[in-house]
Amino acid sequence: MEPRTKHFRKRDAILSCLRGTSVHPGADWVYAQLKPEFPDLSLGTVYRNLSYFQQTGQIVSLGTVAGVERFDANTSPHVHFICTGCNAVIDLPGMAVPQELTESAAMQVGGNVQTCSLSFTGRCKNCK
Amino acid sequence: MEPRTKHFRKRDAILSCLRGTSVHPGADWVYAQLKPEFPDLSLGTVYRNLSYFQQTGQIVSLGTVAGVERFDANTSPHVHFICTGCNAVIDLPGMAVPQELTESAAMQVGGNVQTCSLSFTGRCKNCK
DNA sequence: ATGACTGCAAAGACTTTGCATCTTT
DNA sequence: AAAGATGCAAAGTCTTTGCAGTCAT
Repeated sequence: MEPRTKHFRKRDAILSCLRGTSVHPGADWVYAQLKPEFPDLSLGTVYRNLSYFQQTGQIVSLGTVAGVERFDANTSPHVHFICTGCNAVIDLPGMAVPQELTESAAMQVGGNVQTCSLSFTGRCKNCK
Repeated sequence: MEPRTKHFRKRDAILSCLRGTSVHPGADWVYAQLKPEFPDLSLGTVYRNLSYFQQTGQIVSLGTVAGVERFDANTSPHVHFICTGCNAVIDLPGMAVPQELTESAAMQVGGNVQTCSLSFTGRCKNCK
């Protein structure tokens, strides 16, 4: 018997769900995704665990798109494209914010720079 | 007599308020700022006008910080620093996203890239 | 027993919207 | 009269939270 597996089934499922998708979902998407497998899953649990994973650094918030907060299990810094038509959030691999910019920012601010985020918006191939 | 001045007094005040500050405020801040001068100002009017100015391209949304949407009357692309301590949004002048990155993004997406946003987060001088 | 996770529903925060009113043309 | 802007309050959306119940140690 594996107690941990049972006790954390939903928590684990939520993290797996995030890790297994590239849609950078919001809470409602995760909920809808897992509801069939866990009929008694509650939206509060999804929110609580998203918050938990964020605190433990296992996921990252990408900010809100069309009113809903979106998350990413890929915590390494990378660039996103956000479609204003369908609200899709798409990874742009191979792009990075130049190191000089980050250093320049730290210099100007005179504080601690922890993260940086670069995103483009526009209309994706389908919505164009 | 200048009818337009009177009729659009509040609208004009809201835009002036945004143009005259560097705090990149949210609706509530604008409301609090103008309430003394316009005691009958309504929060709905602030929201409606922010939305209006956004549609007409006179202001830009910077996304939400700590749950509230923040706006900027400076619509030219520039870089921001967001303090996770006091939620301040600070301009970082003299920094720009390299043109190559934007081109590269457009190429990868295969769609229209309209805007780009680069922001750093961390703790500002005071909150550090 | 104790600490941790969850469902459920209520509460909360921010934003939008409907309707009546007032202003300008 | 017609079009547009606003106050007010209700409604809406997304998120958080309190409480009781459950599970593992």
